[in-house]
Amino acid sequence: MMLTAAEENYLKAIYHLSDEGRKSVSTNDIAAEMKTKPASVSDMLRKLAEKEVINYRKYYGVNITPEGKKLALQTIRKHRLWEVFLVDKLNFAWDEVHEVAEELEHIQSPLLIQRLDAFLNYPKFDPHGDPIPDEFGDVRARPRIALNEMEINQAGQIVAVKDSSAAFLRYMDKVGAYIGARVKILDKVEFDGSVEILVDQKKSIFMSKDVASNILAIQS
Amino acid sequence: MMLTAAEENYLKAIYHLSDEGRKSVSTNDIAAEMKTKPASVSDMLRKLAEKEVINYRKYYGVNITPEGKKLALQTIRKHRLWEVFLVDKLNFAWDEVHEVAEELEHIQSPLLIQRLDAFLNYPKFDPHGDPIPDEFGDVRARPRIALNEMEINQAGQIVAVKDSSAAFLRYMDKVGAYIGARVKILDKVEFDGSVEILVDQKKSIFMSKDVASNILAIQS
DNA sequence: AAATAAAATTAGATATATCTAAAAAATAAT
DNA sequence: ATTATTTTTTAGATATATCTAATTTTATTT
Ligand SMILES: [Mn+2]
Ligand SMILES: [Mn+2]
Ligand SMILES: [Mn+2]
Ligand SMILES: [Mn+2]
Repeated sequence: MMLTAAEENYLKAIYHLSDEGRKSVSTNDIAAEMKTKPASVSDMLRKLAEKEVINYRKYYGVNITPEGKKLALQTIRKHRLWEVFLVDKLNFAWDEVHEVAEELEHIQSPLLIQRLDAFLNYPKFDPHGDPIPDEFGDVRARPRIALNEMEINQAGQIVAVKDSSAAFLRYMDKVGAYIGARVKILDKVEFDGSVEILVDQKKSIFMSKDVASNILAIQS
Repeated sequence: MMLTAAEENYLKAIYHLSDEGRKSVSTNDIAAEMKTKPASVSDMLRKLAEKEVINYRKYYGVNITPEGKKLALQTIRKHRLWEVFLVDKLNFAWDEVHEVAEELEHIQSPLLIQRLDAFLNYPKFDPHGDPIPDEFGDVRARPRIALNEMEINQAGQIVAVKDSSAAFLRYMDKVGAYIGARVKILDKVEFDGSVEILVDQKKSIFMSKDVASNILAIQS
């Protein structure tokens, strides 16, 4: 099975939306995610259904097939490996890698990815803490909790961000929150859900519920 | 100026053909180089002329403009830097890099190329001995001579191959000829132009005129 | 159950990139 | 100088990917 770059992008979007627990994914959701128009999505869904990477019932949304999931995970694997390369080897900041990886993920060469993986020493997570699927599409998910859902006095370690937008990542940099940082919940404001966090046993930072919900940690 | 991947490929082909000394480049030559049909070339020439990267007089072939040359050299720079990356960092063989570099060269990110160049330690030549243009499109050419044009008993060092096809490169590997090898012309057969070469002061190899003409050396 | 609103699809355009077959122009041969 | 050959261009198709506007279908209100 051979997909075009556009098809890979759509399939990845459908995979990500499916992964959020929805039973089926709507045309409008895909259009929003892809920043295209619903009419374009309808056209693409017909093509993806023909290639049997999604199940598509007109007017009722789509589900990704096992074959489609495998292909989506292959693209995601490439995307995340390239992100690791850009950060670890080319000294990109973690808020500068997404757009470039969005292009690099479409390069067609199994050998390239196999060698890149080895060169990077088989990384398990990308710079945003997202897991890198193995070559068979297997992802080992860690149990993660958003900071706003942790209890007061509970400690943990930041392992990922839910929002990988440059704006959010730069905010993280600004307040000194980073993947790997040890955190402890100092206070939770009941009124608006904002939280106060102790980072690395020395720095205290306030953040809104919205921000806290986009920072994921493992509890310790 | 923003070119599509296809436009970049055509422009590169036109640059390479121009570089062989022709005053102007013909539609058929471009079609042969690009492995497309002359009809497709005509279409593309109109577009490239509109973008002012070539001068095009219908039925009389094309010349690349200074702006076009600059853009072609930028693509060539990217192609060759990626080839160095693949060989030096990912342990690709020199006959395995061309196809992948042909895709990678179209990734649009000035920062990526700047960082890649630094990461590779500002290489001046690609794995086939071809010079890597600097970011302004300047290429410093070395005087090179094909092995079949050297005199008997003359010594030199292989610095590049004219033919970078996988088949030719594998032949080079097979007979033990490589970029950097010290060579001396032992004999030249007048009848068919074939030559006998001493490699690294120990190994003698015979090669046809055709092969010898595709191996470039600097004389010492 | 009708009417209204929202969501999704289709119809018809535009843009890119390619092809085959036919026509036109330039070049070579008689 | 015609004629023949080669080269190049144009005309008309096909395929991908996107859009706007119109239509159809589903979902929500009254
Ligand atoms: Mn992409
Ligand atoms: Mn990421
Ligand atoms: Mn290319
Ligand atoms: Mn090369």
